Amino acid sequence: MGKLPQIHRMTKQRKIILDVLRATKEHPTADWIYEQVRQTMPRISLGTVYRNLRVLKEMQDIQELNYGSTYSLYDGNAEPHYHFVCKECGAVLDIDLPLYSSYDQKVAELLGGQVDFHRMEFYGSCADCFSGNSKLMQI
Amino acid sequence: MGKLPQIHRMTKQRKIILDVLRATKEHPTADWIYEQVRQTMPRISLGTVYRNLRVLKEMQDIQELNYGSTYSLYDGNAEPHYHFVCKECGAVLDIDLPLYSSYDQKVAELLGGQVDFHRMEFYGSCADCFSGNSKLMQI
DNA sequence: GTACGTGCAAATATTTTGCAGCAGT
DNA sequence: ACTGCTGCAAAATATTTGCACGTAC
Repeated sequence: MGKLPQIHRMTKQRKIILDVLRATKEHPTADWIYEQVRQTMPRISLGTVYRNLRVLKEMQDIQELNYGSTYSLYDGNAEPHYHFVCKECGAVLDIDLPLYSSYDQKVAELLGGQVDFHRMEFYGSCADCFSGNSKLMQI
Repeated sequence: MGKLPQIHRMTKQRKIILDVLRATKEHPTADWIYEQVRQTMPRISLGTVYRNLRVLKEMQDIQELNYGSTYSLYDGNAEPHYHFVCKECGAVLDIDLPLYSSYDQKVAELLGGQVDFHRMEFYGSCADCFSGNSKLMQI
């Protein structure tokens, strides 16, 4: 007998976590999400947040961004898109430019394997930091 | 008075760590490097390995790859190049294809900031795993 | 000689997990 | 009712750091 595919239940916790993540354009940490969810569900645990973020990622409802810092950031937009990381203030911004999809096929041929998708991150200084307008400098 | 730029000493430890990393085409973890260095310098500490990897990265002698897993991998090749991550066996492979450098300028214009460099990672199945030749399946 | 670097060990930071009871389907 | 899911707390994982001594320059 083949193993049945895992059935995911839409629990209250899972729904609120997804709603919180969908409601922001930022790319928050697990802990920030935890604090947000706690405002409507004070007894939720951080472990539950992490477990749900993993499930939501597996279901391809969200993305996990694990570069640019020592911890993961989460992105409520599951559609493939690029990101920019500011080396000065650490902000992670969405880049709304067309994907460079033709590279996937080239890489697959080069390797003799299969390419499912790719990610691209740009590093530099965001507009505020570049112009000396950063929040830190206004203190 | 302006602060003098930090002077980095080339200690025995730093040199061996760099040599170990330069000698492999793999992308090892800090712990793997630690074990390698211990073979010639048994009393080195893991903290020293981490400190030196950070300095070498700042000096742009090596790269830190902090995506695709919960820990960092280190790359002795400091030249910009793309990587492929196998979702099945976890291997990280270099991709020898030209960089898509023209995007940096586009992103800078879009943001009104400055772009220093970008990274690109492809995800999929490597040749061995794709053809069912993976080491795991041979057990 | 100076101050950066090291070994050691403890601390930190982030994420995962065992378990007993709860709840979605 | 059947399993997946939760809260809690402890554990696991990866990396950083304080300190006294060592060493490259």
